[in-house]
Amino acid sequence: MALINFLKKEIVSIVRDKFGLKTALTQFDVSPVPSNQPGHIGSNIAMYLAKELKKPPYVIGAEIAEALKLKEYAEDAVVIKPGYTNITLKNSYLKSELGKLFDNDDYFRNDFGAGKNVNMEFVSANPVGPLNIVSGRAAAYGDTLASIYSYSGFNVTRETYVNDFGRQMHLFALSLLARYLQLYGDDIAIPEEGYQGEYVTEIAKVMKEEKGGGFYTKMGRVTDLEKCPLYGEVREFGLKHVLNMQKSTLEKFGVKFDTWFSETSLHEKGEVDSAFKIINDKGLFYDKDDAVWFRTTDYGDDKDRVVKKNDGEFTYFASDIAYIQNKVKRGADLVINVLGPDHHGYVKRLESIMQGLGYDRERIKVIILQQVNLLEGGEKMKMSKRAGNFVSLDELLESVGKDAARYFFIMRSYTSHLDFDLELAKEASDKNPVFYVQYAYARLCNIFEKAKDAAKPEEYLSLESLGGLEKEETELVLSILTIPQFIMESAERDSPNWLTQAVHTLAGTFHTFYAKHRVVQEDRQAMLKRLYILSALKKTFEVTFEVIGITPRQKM
RNA sequence: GCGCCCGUAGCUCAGUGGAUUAGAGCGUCUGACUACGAAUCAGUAGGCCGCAGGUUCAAGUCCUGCCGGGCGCACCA
Repeated sequence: MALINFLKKEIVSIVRDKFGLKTALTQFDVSPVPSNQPGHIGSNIAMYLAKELKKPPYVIGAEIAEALKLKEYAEDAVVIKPGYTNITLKNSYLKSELGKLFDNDDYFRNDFGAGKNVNMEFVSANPVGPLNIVSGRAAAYGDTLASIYSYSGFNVTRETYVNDFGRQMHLFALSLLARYLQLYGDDIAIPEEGYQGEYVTEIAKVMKEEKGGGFYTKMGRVTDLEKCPLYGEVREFGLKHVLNMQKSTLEKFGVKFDTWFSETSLHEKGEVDSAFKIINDKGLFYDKDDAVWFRTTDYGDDKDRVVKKNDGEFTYFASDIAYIQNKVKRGADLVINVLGPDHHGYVKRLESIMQGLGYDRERIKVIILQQVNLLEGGEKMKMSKRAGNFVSLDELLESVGKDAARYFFIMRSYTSHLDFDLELAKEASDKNPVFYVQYAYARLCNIFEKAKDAAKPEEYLSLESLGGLEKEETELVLSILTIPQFIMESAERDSPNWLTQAVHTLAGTFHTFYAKHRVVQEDRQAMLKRLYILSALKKTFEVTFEVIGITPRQKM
């Protein structure tokens, strides 16, 4: 168990012994103390107990400090101002904690998720073109959150939904067909609402290449795109091609989905009908104006929603009912949807589905990412996929690289708008904080390179005692040991940025240490001690980099 | 009009179930490479935390109202 969690439990047990409280006691804080205060780790527990115990926090804090002092891991414990209980840990204890994180990743894991299965859906773009920067935010956020959940005791499935059923797919297929015919000189236009982007022609060229001349001949003379006899094959080709493009982009971005789930498959397998039956049996459907409506207002939505249009077609919302049912049937204890800002009206609808199907509302969590604004020359760009003037994720990756792009996307809170300055990103300079963190790692690796001849890993890793610790060393050790807590809190808050901040702080603590103390040096004891601490730091960087999806570079 | 999000340093943003002196990056100014990488470090300046009430021993954080900005309110996806 990691440091903070352990101390939390210790404090709870002390409180139980001393004051005999039965309440849960989970909401108090245990965290590193500000550097200008005495002690290593502090707690505000006394403030929480003050009301219930009817005693001043300072008095309660003092009693807890007395009890903490007696613990074998404590060097000292004091009470501060309003009632903080600050504990100073023994160096021997810090050393043994560091020792725990070498073998595997367990020290960085926590059991917040208690083994629950989570279906985490993100990106879910229409399969009608290359992924853009907006999907980039979703990809970086969703993938990182999935990692954080994995480290927090959840069993996570990364999933993306392929909207291959509706009108957009149809329009795209028609556009592709038109471009294809144009390559043969046919005078036929893209549908009015079709996709104008250059990439459609590119795909048409590939199709022409792969399908060969016979395909065009077989088509006959097409005057109406809708009536083309080979429409199905064109659509199929376009879909596959676009999905492959998206997959390869995501791969470059370090994102790999476990499942690409097809909307069409829900209809083909009759899952829409069976899910409908459940809702219908509960009397949640009704007919009005020749359409079928879902009474989502029963669950707090501001209006009821159509599931089947008056022309007999299902809506997108109808697929969603089957999709959520499908996810639950596949074993999801928790369904998470990461959506863009234009979907916030969807939250209540999705919750309604979950409840309408007979499950708890808490079984679904909808996370709305706020908007990404692209800035070029300080001006906001308006993007539209149909107009074809969007910036693709591929372009972004080419100009700034995976690490900077991912880091930039997740370092902001998901509730905040994100301004993406293209020129700044293209500079790839130290204005991007990812370099700060990666530089720390490269520097660290360099030390080990220098130390290679002076000391063997067997020697410093089997160190018995750290001896005395300088201020900067202590801070570095504490910064390392609290990372697991940040991983857990990132999961609790669905906030990867909580973790990037912690990593940034960790890097900063290391840089400060580095500037003040030499590692490879004559004082052998000091060197071994520092190599020991830095080994723990190296491991910590590697694990956190893995979680946030950036590359640990030995050289930059 | 209704709903979601945002308003914190010059700019871009963090800020945890209220709590130790509100933080970081960029930009400003001043210092530090003949020692493990100066993509770094040390220091400096810069804040009525949008406004007004309320709750509390304690509010950037919770409640109410207002002001400003973004986005959404389809038998589109």
